Amino acid sequence: MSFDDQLPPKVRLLRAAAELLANSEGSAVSTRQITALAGVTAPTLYHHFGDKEGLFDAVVSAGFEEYVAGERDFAPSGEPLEDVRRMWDNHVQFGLSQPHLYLVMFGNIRPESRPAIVADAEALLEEMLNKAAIAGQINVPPREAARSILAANVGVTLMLIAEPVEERNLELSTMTRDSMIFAVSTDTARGAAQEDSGKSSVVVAAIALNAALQASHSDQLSSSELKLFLEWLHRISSSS
Amino acid sequence: MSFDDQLPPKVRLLRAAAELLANSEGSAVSTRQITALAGVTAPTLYHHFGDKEGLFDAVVSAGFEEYVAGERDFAPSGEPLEDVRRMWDNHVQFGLSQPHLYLVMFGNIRPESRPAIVADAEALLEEMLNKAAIAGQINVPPREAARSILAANVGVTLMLIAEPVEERNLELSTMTRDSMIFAVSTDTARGAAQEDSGKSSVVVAAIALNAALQASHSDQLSSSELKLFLEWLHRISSSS
DNA sequence: CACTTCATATAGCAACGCTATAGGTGCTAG
DNA sequence: CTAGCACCTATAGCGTTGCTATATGAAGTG
Repeated sequence: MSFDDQLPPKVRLLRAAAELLANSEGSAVSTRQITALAGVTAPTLYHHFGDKEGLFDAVVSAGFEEYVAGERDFAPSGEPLEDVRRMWDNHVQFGLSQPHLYLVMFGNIRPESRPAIVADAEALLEEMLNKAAIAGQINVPPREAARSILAANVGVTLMLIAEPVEERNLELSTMTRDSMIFAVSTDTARGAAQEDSGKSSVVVAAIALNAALQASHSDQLSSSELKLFLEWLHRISSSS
Repeated sequence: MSFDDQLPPKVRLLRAAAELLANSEGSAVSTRQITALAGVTAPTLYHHFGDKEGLFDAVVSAGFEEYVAGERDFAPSGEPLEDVRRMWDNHVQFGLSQPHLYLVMFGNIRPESRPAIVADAEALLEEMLNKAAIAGQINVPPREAARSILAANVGVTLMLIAEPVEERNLELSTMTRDSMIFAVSTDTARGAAQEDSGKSSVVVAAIALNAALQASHSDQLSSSELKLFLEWLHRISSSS
């Protein structure tokens, strides 16, 4: 079950750590597991990497290359904010596909000690947002926007990782993503501001919904469903 | 340096753990430190709390009371979204004032294991957003909005905790906060990125009606009718 | 009193991250 | 060729971690 003995121990350690981080489900990854899989003993690890975190940092560097490659590889679409959207999605995807590695990179939080990779990810985002800024598409300095978006991005990814796989709903990601991007963008084209928002009630809302439904012929319900729905709506809205 | 011997060991353990979590800088908190400070031995801890995490959960419950008290204590301003803003700030403040406790509550992330408190915090937020929905002030279902906002809130707080104290810039928080709230709210000239204005008003109205119905337990429909009605409403409001 | 139940202590296990020390290996200098 | 010198790795074990099998005490109940 050990690794190719041809390779130098340093490489074997890196690969073993990466594999264990990628595959271990739930429980933590110990140095003993790593050294056993790499076919070396403890001092070898500490000789090359100083300590456990040093090894993980090295693994992360490799993983980060992959991450960055993902972030950079798609050709710029000419629409910087669209690229930011894709960077967000790539970030989430990376976190969900390699949760343990992601947790080492972004989830290992202690007071006043910032994972090195955060700064890099921030820089990548900022770079892209800078293009958006040049194009006059954002209304916030790129650096602040990058920090803000990254914080939300990490928060969403961590929350998704913490959820049971079958419950993971990527809509949380897309919704938060679009909220953040929308908020920093200067694109003011937005329809349908609600005028009477002040004192809405069941009745007002029902009336509004009723009118809107009849106007737009929503296709979310079948015609018979819609008929019954509208009847109930009428009962509610005419009740008080 | 031990605790008041009058108190029952269970309480002494809780206080010791809370104190160590609050004061320990950087390093982790061990069961031996806790039991030593509480003046008991290991089995006592495991008898009362099952395991270390059980003890921490209990501490967190107490800390959560404090957190919730902070979240609830300010009188409703009549402006739900303003209250959401204050809940956000209170959340960040709590995290920065008790970083270790916060990290146990929100930062202890492992795949597929969600800290219990997240659901509670989500419910608190959702409750407030429900009021906003009734007032027709948001264009997203309250539950989804709550999850999204909470994810961003946690992400921001974690990022601030990870930063050196002197670099912590609360503007990251306020900016992200306002971005998120702005994006889900309807009351601005800019509003959400809905393409079709007609459909958008359907959505807003449906969300408002849905929230209002659940709040007021309308008796205009029988329970079975209401159930079906709400299901249809959900179908409409969750379609974008 | 006998008996059960709860709560705490003694002692120790297995696993953890890590290291002092020593031995082996391959290189270069004399 | 050999001596010396880095460099690398293994043996063995330290101190600490979370946790527990077992035993003992206290407190209530018949």
